[in-house]
Amino acid sequence: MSSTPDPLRAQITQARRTQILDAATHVFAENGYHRTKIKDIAKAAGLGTGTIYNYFTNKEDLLFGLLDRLNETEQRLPAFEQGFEMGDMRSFFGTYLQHRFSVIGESLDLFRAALPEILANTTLRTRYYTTIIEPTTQLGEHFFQMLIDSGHFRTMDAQLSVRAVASSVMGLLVLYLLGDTTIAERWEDLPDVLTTLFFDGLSPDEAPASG
Amino acid sequence: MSSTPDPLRAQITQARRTQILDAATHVFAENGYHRTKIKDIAKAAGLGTGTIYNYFTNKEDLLFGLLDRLNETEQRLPAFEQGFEMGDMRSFFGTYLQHRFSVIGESLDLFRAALPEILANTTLRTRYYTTIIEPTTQLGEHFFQMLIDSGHFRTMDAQLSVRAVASSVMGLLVLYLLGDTTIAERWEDLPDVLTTLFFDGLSPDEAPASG
Amino acid sequence: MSSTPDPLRAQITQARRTQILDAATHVFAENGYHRTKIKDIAKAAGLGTGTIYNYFTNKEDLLFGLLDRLNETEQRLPAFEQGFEMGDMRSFFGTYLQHRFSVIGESLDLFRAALPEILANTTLRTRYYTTIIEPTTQLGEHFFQMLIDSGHFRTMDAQLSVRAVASSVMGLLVLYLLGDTTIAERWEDLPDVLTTLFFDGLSPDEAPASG
Amino acid sequence: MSSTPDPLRAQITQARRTQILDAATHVFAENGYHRTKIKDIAKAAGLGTGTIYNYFTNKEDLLFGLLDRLNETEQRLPAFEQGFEMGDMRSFFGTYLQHRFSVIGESLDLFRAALPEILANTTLRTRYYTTIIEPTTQLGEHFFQMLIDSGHFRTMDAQLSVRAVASSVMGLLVLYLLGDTTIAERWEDLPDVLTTLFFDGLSPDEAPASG
DNA sequence: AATGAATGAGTATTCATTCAT
DNA sequence: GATGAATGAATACTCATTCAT
Repeated sequence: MSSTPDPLRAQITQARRTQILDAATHVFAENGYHRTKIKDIAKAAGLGTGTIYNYFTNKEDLLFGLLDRLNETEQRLPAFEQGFEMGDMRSFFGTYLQHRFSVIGESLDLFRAALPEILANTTLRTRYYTTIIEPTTQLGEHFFQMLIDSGHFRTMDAQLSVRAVASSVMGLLVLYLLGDTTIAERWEDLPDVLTTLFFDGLSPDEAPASG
Repeated sequence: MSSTPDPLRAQITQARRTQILDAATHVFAENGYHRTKIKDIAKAAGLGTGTIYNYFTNKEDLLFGLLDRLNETEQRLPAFEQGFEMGDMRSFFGTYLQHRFSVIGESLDLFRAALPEILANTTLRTRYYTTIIEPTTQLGEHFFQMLIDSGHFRTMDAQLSVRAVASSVMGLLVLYLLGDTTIAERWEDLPDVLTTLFFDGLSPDEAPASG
Repeated sequence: MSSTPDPLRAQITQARRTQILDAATHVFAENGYHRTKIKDIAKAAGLGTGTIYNYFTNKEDLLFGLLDRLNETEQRLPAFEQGFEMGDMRSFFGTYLQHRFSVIGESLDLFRAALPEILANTTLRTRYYTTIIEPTTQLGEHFFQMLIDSGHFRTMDAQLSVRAVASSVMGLLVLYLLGDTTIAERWEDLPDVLTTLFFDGLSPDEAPASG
Repeated sequence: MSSTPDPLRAQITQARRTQILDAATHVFAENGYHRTKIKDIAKAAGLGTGTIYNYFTNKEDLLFGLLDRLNETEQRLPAFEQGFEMGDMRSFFGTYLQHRFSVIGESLDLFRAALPEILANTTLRTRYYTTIIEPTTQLGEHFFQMLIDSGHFRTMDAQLSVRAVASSVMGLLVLYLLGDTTIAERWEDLPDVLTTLFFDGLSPDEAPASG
């Protein structure tokens, strides 16, 4: 009967999925994955229980849906290459971090909902690592190596250094999620703090890195 | 009947608790908290199901037991004051990180088992933050402030800086748990990398990062 | 609005019912009543889910529809009286069985679909027994009694004998449905075998079974 | 710890299984397999819901348990060979049928519970056919062939004849289950009726089979 | 203290049925 | 009439916890 691709129908379906994922993000973030019942999500989405299953195979599939959103979020990151052309690494680094902290800040609920399960669930963990962490890390490695080779960065282990820098962001997110109020209140100050730390170092100016 | 303190009995009890926590750590790390059944833990401990309940009130109490172990682990950290007397901040920092990475490395199973639930469970999270994160952070703050005031560290925001530094460790742990093989294979190289980053910075010496 | 009888409309409706029952017979026979979803039947009929409900009140009503078909099938049986006039009981019996086996053979899917539920569902069972089994059995009883009284059949218990004969057919059907391949492959030979058994007996002619 | 085979424990387990199967037979026979909830069976057995699952993997496994009982029941059948030695086929046949009808009569609830599902469920059907019907049929075939070869039975198709005879029993059981009150009330008269039919035939004595 | 059989509250998932389009 | 998205009642099954032995 309906052999038309029917873009309208597809759009409605997509809207429902979004509606459900919004509700799920909220409820998962509030109570955690396991304490959340499908009924809760349905109620939060203003839908019947069964309707959820018209759009997601099962509860775990909902989590995958959240992961995909994290993925999309990360896609919005600016390419590293832009920075390379800028020449001024310090200010690029600062801008880049500002962007990242801003994006992460918007998705805190998403992280609070998904991260515990990502850590606990092997399938989810592998998927998250492969689709998000690994590509980003590799991109970062190349970028660091490029900067080292071109003399913009000091000679160092690119693989580990890029992970250390990335980890400081991840770690601050985790500390936030663990309930650190200082980090929560001063989230937008952190990019500058990190920039200072990584470019100026802990030591005062008469020491190595000059101001 | 016997109201005697009976230190032997207490020791046996403690040994059983340790035996059970060892098993729990292993099985939780393997399958995650929720996928693990009390029966699994009992089997891994070579005990009957009911016996677990003679030593732990319920499943969640087992998690608290794991937390207490993390706590004990952290207690073994060297006092910051020692470093202050050393004078050479860079080498103290390196030594301190080496110790921390070593301790964390030994407790990876413990973290893998407990962290997801710490993030997901409000009670656990609060307890972990209050008993471990917060005291350590405050100690670190004081230490940083002391170093700043004494001119050993540059003038900066002690509260945020100490969190940034601590976060880089926490973040590397999380990246490890997420499955990053590079970090796993070169775990013992990380203290040096972090020390270099935080003391020498990203920029090369002859071309100091301009302000 | 339109209170006209409208025979055309009625005919279309009847056609749709038939179309749906055909699909239902097939799918029920394939997967059994409970494993079959209305959606499956709709798909098999090339219709939408909701459409089924325009022609049948509910899923059970579909089964009743199948029963009615069995009923119609049985109505096509030749009247017993014809045989009585024939005089030759043996050949009438053979012809009658041939007809029955042929009719049953055509409706195997129908039986496979309906019989399990007829046995399991009291309402269905009563209806099947009352509308099909009982009338047929009573007709058979009268016929047997008539033949006994007229000396065509030996003196025997008509009630039980007619049930025994009818049961052999029913039993062969059940054995077929249970998966007996011999019966399946040689279905059309069975009328003769039964005729021989019931008229010539198991014992050889020259050595009649002694009482 | 307990490396003993522990026959007592095994006996208790077996008793519980029997207790549950008794309850299941009853409740399934009453309401049919699908309308019966595990809770119903548990209640009928005087146990908790979960206890059922300590003895049977799932609801279907309970049905298999019932099948095994049918199997055991059938095992109690006397060997055909005994009859062969008796010489008098007619009386052996009568005795054999009496035994079968008696055994079946005792297990009517079992059949009422299991037969609909055996017919509807492919796995169950195959298992029932392979373990019960097929071996019995083959044994019967050999026996019939033996009797034919030895002149005790007339020359006929052993494969089909034995199925026809067996079917008459199966068919009477089905007719019983369908609600035929005559068969129910006169169940114990049926062996004689069948014996007369199969040995003396329908026709009066001046016809083929002599009395 | 140790055990493991018994328990039943708790929940993800299914699917017959409805009804707005 | 036809449709299929939405619905929510219904239920098999799990597993933390208890307790008699």
